Amino acid sequence: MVTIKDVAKKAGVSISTASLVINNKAGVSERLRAKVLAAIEELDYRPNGMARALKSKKSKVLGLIIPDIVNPFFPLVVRGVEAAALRYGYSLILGNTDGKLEEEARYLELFVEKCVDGIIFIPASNFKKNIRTFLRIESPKVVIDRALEGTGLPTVMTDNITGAYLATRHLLANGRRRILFISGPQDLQASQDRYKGYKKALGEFGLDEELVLNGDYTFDSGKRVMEQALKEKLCFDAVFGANDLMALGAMVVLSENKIKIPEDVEVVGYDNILFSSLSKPTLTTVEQPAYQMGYEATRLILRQIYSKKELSECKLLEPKLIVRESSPQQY
Amino acid sequence: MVTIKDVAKKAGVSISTASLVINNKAGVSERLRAKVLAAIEELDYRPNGMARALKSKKSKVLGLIIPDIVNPFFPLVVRGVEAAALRYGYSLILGNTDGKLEEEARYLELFVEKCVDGIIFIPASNFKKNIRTFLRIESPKVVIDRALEGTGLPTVMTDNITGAYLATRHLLANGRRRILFISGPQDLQASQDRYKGYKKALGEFGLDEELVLNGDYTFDSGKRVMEQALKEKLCFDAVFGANDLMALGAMVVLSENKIKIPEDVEVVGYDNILFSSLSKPTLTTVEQPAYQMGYEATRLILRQIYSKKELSECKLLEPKLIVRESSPQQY
DNA sequence: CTGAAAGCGCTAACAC
DNA sequence: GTGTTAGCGCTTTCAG
Repeated sequence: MVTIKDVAKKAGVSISTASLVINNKAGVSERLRAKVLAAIEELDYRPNGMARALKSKKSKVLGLIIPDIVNPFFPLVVRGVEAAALRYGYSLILGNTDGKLEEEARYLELFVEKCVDGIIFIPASNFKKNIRTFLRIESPKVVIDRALEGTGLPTVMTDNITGAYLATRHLLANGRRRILFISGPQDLQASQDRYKGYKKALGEFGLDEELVLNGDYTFDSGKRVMEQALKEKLCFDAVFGANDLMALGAMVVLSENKIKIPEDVEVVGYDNILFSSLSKPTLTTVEQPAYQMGYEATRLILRQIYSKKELSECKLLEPKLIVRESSPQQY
Repeated sequence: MVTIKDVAKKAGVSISTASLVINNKAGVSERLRAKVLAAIEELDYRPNGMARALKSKKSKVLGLIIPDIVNPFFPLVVRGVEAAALRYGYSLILGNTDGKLEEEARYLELFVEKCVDGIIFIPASNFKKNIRTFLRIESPKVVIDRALEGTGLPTVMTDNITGAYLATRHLLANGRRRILFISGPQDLQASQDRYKGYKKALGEFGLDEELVLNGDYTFDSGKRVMEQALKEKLCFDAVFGANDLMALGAMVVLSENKIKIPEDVEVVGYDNILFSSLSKPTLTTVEQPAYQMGYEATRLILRQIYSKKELSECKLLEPKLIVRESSPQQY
């Protein structure tokens, strides 16, 4: 391994002069600078990030925890985070938890050991213990997508109540009255908010009978829930899935059972993943700007790192209804 | 920040005793061990990974470069890599390049600075400069999915020739004779192999006229290529996309133009991403065990780390044809 | 401008 | 068994 010492020796200067050149700082004569640069080139020197981090107490690494990398919504978020991070010279340790709380806890610990300069957290649930662990960590923090009530943590999210309201109102305006809501994990604020939006729209149409089944945001849970609904002979003329994956899962089961979409049952999802525009019929959905959410979250982290202040900003992005074949507009 | 020094002081022992306890090593009396453990608990001490890495020259971090996190094939690979990594106490720095060579180069450099203990690389192309940079890096290396001819690098991949051969033969056995092949980036070994498999099958059926258009593995390129094919009034009765995303893109355009699948044109993809089983019609495809590939690659890396030897093993996994509605079996 | 030297938190000889 | 100490590679005072 080539160290700064080797560079200094080769260039015939002291270590500190070499350091100044390496870090592009002023106070070195052109002559020596050139010599050092030449030595670096010749030896193919790369500064040792570990040593730098140890000394400067800045690792230039960010930690990102996501619940499910297989859900196409999250890769987009990751891409946004990464783009912003790389741009500002940070790299990313990825922690995919597959929704498991132990893994989540483990990554949180790991991030502390790895001395990440900031953590972007998309919790898999509202599990108090992990949230508490997270709060205790001193590095800058941002939460994406899931409001952690009352923590004052900087957050980037869309207005889930409005999004779900838009979706439900659309179905109601289409004349549907028995709307089955497939919820996400119940303890997530985002899930609760989408439920609230659903209820709010029902309320406006004078409906108070709700129709709710619980999923967990996976494709399989969407299928499972729909199979259950059919077996129980639930009566419904529309389905609103709390995310596209579940809505897509429900659609598959519906089709298998020769139930026509949208004639017999209209379907709406949430997220606008690529495949919601590819299914047959294409899926009406509520768009969330995933890439942008990741990007903004990272900027929020970076701002905290640079300002050395904890922010408690909440960046609320607007969801947008995208009407497609699974529930064509009738009004 | 709590350091080992604080722990030692609190426990009333020396630093080295504390270190022994922290690292779970023998040679400490039960009495002192308990004291140290108590101190750790009380102070909520976490070892500083930077310092450890600097001293031990092991960062316990792996670097992973993927070309496109939005292609659902890669999240599965990532998940496999991550599962294996976490299991053995490693974390993962993710580098998504969006197919850009500069980003690829940047991540390679970054990994060296970050002192990753190993690199798993899925190159976006056969770009020599980056490959050379990669080869120069001293850490253990593994390549996934893309054979780098003649480098002797340990590799995990499926047999792309066979996979493509299987797909093409299936279409031929179904009676199709004018099969349009939508290739991946031409300079990728994997792409070339899939092309070879396509040619091989054609050859066996005494066909030598090929029908090839170039895509870049993205959904949009699949659409673009198919639009072009239709505009040029190309005559074909089947499409074989070098990955599912492009095949799906082609299907969308086909449908838009009222061309019936599979009646008018049969379609086959490659990868078996989740959504190939959700499209209408569902997409025949060649399965690649993405998760397993990631997992195996990580194990290969880990073995190199532990054995301190460079391996040059090539783990070849078998692809499998999955026949679905877009080209139902007729033979 | 340039160089000597202290020390970041930790591990691992090496003494006792 | 336990403690002392020398670095790992780097940045950063502080003298000169």
